[in-house]
Amino acid sequence: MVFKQTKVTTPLTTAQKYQRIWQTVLQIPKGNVASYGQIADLAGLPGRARLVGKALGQAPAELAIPWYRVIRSDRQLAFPAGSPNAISQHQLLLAEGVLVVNNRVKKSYYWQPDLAEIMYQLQF
DNA sequence: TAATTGACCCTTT
DNA sequence: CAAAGGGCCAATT
Repeated sequence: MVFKQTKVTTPLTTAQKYQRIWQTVLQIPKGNVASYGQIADLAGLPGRARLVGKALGQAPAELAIPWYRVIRSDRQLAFPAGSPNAISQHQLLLAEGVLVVNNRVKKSYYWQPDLAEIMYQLQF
């Protein structure tokens, strides 16, 4: 069987990847958290968890990206416990009902996006 | 140009 | 449950 290539794909620029990541993080519902890898996957960048951290660090404040809803896959906040960043992240999460104990949260807080909904929202 | 450094992840011990 | 090892790749040195 011969397959016809109907579309040429040009590699995404770093800016485009960041855009996808920011847009995806914006979808995390209040009161939920998502892991870096989960965001990377949803953004169409499988295996690029580290890039998500990089993108969040670069995110313009005016975009109001809920960076604090992104944590590690092992349920811990990415910042060292007790660090200024970890403390503010803790506060922001607590403000929306996400309990943080010993720098970690319960598994049940992880966002479980609806497939149809996320595909509609993220037109990649 | 090459090496190092991350707001990480997954599998295996 | 914790630690180790290998992956990833953009940005920085």
